[in-house]
Amino acid sequence: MILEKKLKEVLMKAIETLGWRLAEPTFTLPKQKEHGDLATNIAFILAKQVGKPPIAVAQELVARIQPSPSFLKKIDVANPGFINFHIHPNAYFQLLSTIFKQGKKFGSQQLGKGTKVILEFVSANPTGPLNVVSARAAAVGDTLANILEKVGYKVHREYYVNDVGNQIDLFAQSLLARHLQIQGKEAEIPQEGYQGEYLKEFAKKLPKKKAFSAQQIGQLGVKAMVASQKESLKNFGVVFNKWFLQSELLKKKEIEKSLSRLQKTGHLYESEGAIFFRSTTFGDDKDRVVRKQDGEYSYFASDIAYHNDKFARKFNWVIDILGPDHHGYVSRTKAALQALGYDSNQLTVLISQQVNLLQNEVLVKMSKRAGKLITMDDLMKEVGKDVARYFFLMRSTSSHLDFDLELAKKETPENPVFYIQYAHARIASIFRKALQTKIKADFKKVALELLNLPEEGEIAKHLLEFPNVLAKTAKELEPHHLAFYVLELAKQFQSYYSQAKHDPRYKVVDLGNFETTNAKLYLLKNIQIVLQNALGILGVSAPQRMKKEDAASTL
RNA sequence: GCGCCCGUAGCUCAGUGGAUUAGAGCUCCUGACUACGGAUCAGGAGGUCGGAGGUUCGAAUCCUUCCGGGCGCGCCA
Repeated sequence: MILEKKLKEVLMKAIETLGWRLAEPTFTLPKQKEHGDLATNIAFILAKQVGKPPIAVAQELVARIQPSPSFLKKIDVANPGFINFHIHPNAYFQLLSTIFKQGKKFGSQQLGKGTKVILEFVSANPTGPLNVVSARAAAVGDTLANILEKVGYKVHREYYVNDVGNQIDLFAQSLLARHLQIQGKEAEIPQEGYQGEYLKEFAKKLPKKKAFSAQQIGQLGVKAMVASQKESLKNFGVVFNKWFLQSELLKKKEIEKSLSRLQKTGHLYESEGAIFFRSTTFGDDKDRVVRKQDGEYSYFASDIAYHNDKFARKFNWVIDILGPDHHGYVSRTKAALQALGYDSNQLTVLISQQVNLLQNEVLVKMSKRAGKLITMDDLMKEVGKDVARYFFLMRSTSSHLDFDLELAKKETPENPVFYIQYAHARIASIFRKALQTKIKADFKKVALELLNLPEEGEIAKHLLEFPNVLAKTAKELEPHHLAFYVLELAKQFQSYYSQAKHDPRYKVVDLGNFETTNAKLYLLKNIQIVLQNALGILGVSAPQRMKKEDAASTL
């Protein structure tokens, strides 16, 4: 925030005046009100250098802060050495104009400086519908992409389609078996094949008489699965820039090219009829096969080629979001990149952890083999896009997630999505009310001094934190910070608003007092802007009114 | 056995660039509101931050080790 920046300058100047070695102060938002609005631990950092206890350092520093910036109400030094700054609420209210003026753009930053990022996520096999783990990865990946774009990166969203290999062969054979069965012929799904109902459904749609080869029918199947995954993701608000086919790498001989580069630099060797990549050179547990005994390339070989391709496309930063079962690939992929001469630090791998669906506090068991699995489409039908996305985003990505289906369906404040959306709808409702009462808000001139309730200052302060939250979320690649932030904002508003019931000063629309009404509406407008921006990034809608069954009939 | 994730209130989880009295929601208890600007708000109870060592003036946060839970360890993808 801008106030932090100014405080930092003031402090650095004070440090300089005292002849101390420069250190950059950082600020925290104190939990306790008595500790002011911003606090710094700079005195602790300087203590060693100066050779005095932190409390003394703090006192000396504070004495040198002059002239004290006008937005400061008070500076305290607290044991054992904190400097607590109390900021004049009016400073916050004045800064609201940045939110109002920037509108949808509020929160945008240039941290990324236009760096090209490729974000690969979901990348599930095209052998069936997407499950809830993919859904989580989709929510996380898409939101991270939104955030990175917001803070100044140029983001490319990509889905890698494993459309060749063993699994695809099994898939093809399974589909062919279903096709034959439908025509009353003897056919069995292979041992490790795909048993799911969806293959039956798809097989029914195929021309009956036709005699397909496994390869032909497999291609049709893959095409259909990709199309259906694309559709599911679109309904979830996720659209990719590119669906990258593994088969393309084969066609273009990309695997051969990558491997021959590794060959030339001596990173490959042959053993027992297979070709290995010596990944242990770069810290992997064991060397990995790139060409199998049967002469086929391993999955890993194409993954090397794929990552090589990403770097060749001049992305400065490559982010992969993998499922929990793929974490073993991190070290070998990084090893391969190093062997190819790239900086493996330009690859960031995030693991999107598993999802436990809970129904009545009982884990919903899923078994792929028995064909009993809950798909992403099922989940969306059950709880809706908004709730699903938010629930996936409210936990840190690396943590296992308990998804409470009961809670997800509730339309009560216990459900955070409902609560947040209701805050937004409530503000919209207040504006409708204001219009009805013929109050015409004028935000060109707002009497900020009429915003004088403590909660109003707190809200303004929190609104102005939004860019910081985005920056933190982008830096840590952890969307849950944003999910928590927006929930907190909704809480603040709901609490503030409710006080009107027993305290008339909290009433927003007051016919007898246009100036106050106008100022409060202005604050509300800014809350609404931030709610919309935050929800937009999360991929959750910000409704103008909450729909309820009995209200629907009036339309 | 090795690797990754996790262990914070009864439950689900924030907080882990060390720092002022460890936070929130749910549950439980108490109290306000009788409202279409609706489908709430306020307060209270509740924690040896898995255990033990260590670094530090100061550790939920960093290091070591142990315990517990989940997942993964194919020439499948």
